[in-house]
Amino acid sequence: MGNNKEMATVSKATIGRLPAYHRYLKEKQAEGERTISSTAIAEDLHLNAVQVRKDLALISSVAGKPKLGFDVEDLIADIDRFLGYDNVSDAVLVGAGGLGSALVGYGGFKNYGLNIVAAFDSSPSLVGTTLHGVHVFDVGELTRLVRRLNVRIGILTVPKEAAQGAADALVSGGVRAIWNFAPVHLSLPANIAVKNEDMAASLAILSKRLAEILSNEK
Amino acid sequence: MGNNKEMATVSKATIGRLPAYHRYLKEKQAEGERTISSTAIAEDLHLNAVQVRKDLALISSVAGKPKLGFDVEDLIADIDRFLGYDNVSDAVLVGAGGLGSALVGYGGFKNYGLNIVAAFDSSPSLVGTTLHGVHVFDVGELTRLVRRLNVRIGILTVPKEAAQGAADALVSGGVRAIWNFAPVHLSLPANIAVKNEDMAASLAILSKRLAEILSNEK
DNA sequence: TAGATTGTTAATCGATTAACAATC
DNA sequence: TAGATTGTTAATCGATTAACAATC
Repeated sequence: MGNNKEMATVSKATIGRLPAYHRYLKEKQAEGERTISSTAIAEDLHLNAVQVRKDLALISSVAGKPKLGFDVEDLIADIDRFLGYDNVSDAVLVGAGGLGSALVGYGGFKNYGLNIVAAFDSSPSLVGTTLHGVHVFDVGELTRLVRRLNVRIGILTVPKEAAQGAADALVSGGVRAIWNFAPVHLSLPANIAVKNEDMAASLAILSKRLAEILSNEK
Repeated sequence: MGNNKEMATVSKATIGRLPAYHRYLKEKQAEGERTISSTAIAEDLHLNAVQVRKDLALISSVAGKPKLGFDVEDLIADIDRFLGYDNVSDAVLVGAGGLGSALVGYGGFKNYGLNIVAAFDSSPSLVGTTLHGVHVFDVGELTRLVRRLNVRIGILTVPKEAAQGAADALVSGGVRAIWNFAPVHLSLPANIAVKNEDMAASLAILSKRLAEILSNEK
């Protein structure tokens, strides 16, 4: 039902920029701005103004006005709707160690449409405890509980040796999207969405850029 | 001195894939494999074989052999050298909260050429403590200590309100690369390398892909 | 009105993939 | 030798940027 063509037509690159626009617009709104130009957004976010206009046109229902720019409130509402920020989904987290605990503790994910309803771990010292209000279950119960809770999103923060097994357990329980923080390539069915948070890749890009900058100075 | 043309010519996309090749090759090496074909790598990592060959050609000193493939050990050494994994750099971390503590605790960064030598926080309850062997200093000492330690890389895991100030303090101390986990756009001089770890962007991409998959099933 | 800003078409840029001869 | 695999050139694909008429 309705407009789901948008999902196919909006590129990953554009989707990735939308949260930054959203944060920026919220900030401007808090400062009392009612309208904003693509030129201003582009300048502040170090983007190209045409790119900003194209991105916004893809997800927005209202057009910008020459000379005035875009209505801040409308844009925020459009991004909220497009990214599902107004429609929170449940998720479970597997691996209640340092990173997992930090993600649960962050809490801000609710603003991004994600609600962590349960955590899992294999360590007896963690099972049964509560992490920032989220109960930690034994990983043996993962598949069963995920199925019962009807959860579609799993966050993987386990050591790499445990990642594939945990991913399989999530999928068995009916999870269809996995946010993977473990440094491993997961083998999963094609109809499962996977997003790898590859810290090593980020670090590699950063350190090569640093090396380039330093070498240009000599 | 030497071959620094490589830095400019290897694309960010390629650099981002290198850590995955590295992990994969280490795994194969542990399994006793001496050689590997681009076809095999591509299949296992869900990439295109030509892309794999092009990536490897950019950073490798030794050619692959028709019928045999590439020498695993040589490739690992080449990636080690190219990404600086054999040449650890010091870094400081600002923000010793949940995420910061998790990153320090991970410890695995040393394998990726990064050594966290000090942490900073503004909370009196954290200052003076030790985080997985790393001392937590008062953020007021940040600039001075960074300068004294001659550190070039800073990791930002502070709340977003504190991010710009902390980034400025890092730069004042001589830091030239910032790995930013705070959900804000930092305004910094052009000759500072910044890598934003935008969790909201990743989550947006994942959840749109999930929505797409689910809508295709109906 | 004049000019800042929009939306769109065309040009450019960069990265991925296909095709294929060379070769171990 | 035959065939799997390489390295490279050409084609394609997708995303970014430039140019510019429309308009508030």
